[in-house]
Amino acid sequence: MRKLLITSALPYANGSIHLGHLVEYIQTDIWVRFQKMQGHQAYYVCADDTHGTPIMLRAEKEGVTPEELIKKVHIEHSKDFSDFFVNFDNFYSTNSPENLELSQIVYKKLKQNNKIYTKTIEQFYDPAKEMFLPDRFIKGECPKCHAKDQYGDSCEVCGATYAPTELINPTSSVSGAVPVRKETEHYFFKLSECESFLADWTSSGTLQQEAANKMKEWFKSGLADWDISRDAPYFGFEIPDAPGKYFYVWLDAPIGYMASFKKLCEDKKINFDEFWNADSKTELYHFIGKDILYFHALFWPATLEFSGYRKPTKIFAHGFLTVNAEKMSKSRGTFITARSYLDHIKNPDYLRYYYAAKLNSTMEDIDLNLDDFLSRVNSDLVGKFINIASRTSGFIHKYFEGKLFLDDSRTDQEHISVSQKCKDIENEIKTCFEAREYGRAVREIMRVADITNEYVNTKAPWTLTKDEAQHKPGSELHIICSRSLEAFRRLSIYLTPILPKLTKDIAIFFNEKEFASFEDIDKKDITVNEYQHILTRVEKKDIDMMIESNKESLDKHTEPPKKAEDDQSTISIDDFMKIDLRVALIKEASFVEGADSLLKLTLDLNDGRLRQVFAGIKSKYNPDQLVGKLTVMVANLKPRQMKFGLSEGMVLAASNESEGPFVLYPDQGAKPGMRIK
RNA sequence: GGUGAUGUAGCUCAGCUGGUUAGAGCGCAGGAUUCAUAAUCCUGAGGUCGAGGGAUCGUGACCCUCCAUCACCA
Repeated sequence: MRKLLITSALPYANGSIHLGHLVEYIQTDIWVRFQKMQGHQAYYVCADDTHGTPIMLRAEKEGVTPEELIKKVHIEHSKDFSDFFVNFDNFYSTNSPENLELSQIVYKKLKQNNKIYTKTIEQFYDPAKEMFLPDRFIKGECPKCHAKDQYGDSCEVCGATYAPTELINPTSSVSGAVPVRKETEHYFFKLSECESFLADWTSSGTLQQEAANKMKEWFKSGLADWDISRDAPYFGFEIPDAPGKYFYVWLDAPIGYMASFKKLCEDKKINFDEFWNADSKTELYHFIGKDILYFHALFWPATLEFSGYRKPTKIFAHGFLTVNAEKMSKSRGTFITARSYLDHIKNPDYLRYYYAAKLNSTMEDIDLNLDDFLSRVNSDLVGKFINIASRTSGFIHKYFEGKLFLDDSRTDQEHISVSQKCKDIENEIKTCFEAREYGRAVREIMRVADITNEYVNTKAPWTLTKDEAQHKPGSELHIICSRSLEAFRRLSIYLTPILPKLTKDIAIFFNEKEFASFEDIDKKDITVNEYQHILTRVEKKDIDMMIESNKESLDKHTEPPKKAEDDQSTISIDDFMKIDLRVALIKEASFVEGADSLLKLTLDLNDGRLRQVFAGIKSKYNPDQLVGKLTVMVANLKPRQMKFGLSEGMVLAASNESEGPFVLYPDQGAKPGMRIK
């Protein structure tokens, strides 16, 4: 039996959990559930990351103490996770006595090993607020491109990176005061001395290949020592024997993994040292986003090595989530919180399934395409998977008192082969889960679900029911339905790490409490209850409403103007002028064979050539009402290859959810080719 | 700007260390079927595998250049 300790990155206690976070928690949770089902001793711990300047300032703004703020957020986060069936053994907080103690122990060991020194540095200081300012809290004019209102570390307009001291006309975004430069003593960790250790460690199979490559890049530029202290006022842990100095949040955050586990050990009487001593034989895995690789693959193993603890067995980095192929955006309504998903879509297993179907072991980004989500969940899960139970269990219940007939000695090979195909993929499925190739596992499972549906179709059990002889146990009818339900049960067990809620309901349908392990997968004595729908389809309107309500929430509690770069509710005149709108004459219009909603239009802009455009207006217009009319088109839209041909632009039409489309016609006097501005 | 990735059918993605006519699911078209929440099954149409060079007997897969997209930059 393996002993594993598994973590997901600590969510910052400054905001809500959103669908991007959930990629990681769902990915990790699936892996942990899989390990537990295999009978290994696996613990999954996490915690809120509670320290740092942003938390301190936000608490102040809300008129509460930081402790009150993080307590409130902790309740919210805990609920979000448990509602998504992310099953932590302990979800703790970095602001805990265990973490304080461990942080101090780690720090003292590093000091004993001569890895800590102090140095006086110069930093920006807010004289009004009487605090040193992190780079993100200083704004000013970019020294390279002179864009206004840029952060202290980099320019979002030209992409330049620089020191905050290079900013022109810097101001503090905390108080608005002009920051002054001030000397202060800081504590540093000698990361530069850890280079050879880290070069070995990162290239010894602890990281994915892509991540190891990334590390080499950092080694090339040389490792700089790491500033681990911050000045008061700061919400965090005070450094021992250094009044007014606090641990930088990234020092105590990963130690929070240990602390959360320590608390679990106290509650469950687990041997903490067995997992954390330098010579530990247990396994330690961190699931993280690729953005925090630097902290987990460099700082963290180095701090562990030089404070006498074990290092991670492996670090699993994943990519980011995009929604409809774009970065999540509040203005587009795709910045979707966990809570908003639950309010509208309700069933978390849909998202778990979709993510699993797309996840692999690389650091590639994954895209939540909402149309794809809808069709994939509905056709895979409802159409083919659940359908197996829905179409055959009625017979079993009606004629055979719910009992399956699985006697191999009395059954033809032809029937047994369906069971066999399910069994054949078991090892591969397990290999895929272990290797975090969930997408491949899902494909295999669905392939066998297809085979099962084919089997039922070919055998057509419903044609047998008229024959009384078929109502006896062991009949052809009985065998067909039993074999397909056995397959269904087996596939359900494979899917359990991914779909805990759904498969629990399925277990109950099979008169079992849950599918807790792979051990009873070969069960022969199987009975079913009367089938009731255990899964409903995702509705397009629920997705639309989720998007819509996320847009609204932006309008309601308008964020401070510093979020302006996120907010695309206004555009400049230049942005508008990029769109070349023209009056166009509809020369020809025709139906498109095979298309439900499209009409093919030939448009004349009086520029010596004709353009072909496909417009989704068939529901409201006949070709002959359009020919000869003037309308408005986007003339510089990138041509798009559609199934029916090339579309070289777009015709404008108005619509809402229930009405439309209504094509736009210009007023009298407008001529083909005129620019609209 | 630097670095890392990605670019395969309308959409979402497989294609292992290069080897016969490039695959799946969804969608679409035609048919079958009615046990099942119109679900399922069969058949079919759809791709000069981002572009251009090169190495190879041979490449979607290797090398170079370019283009596009994305991410990261402590």
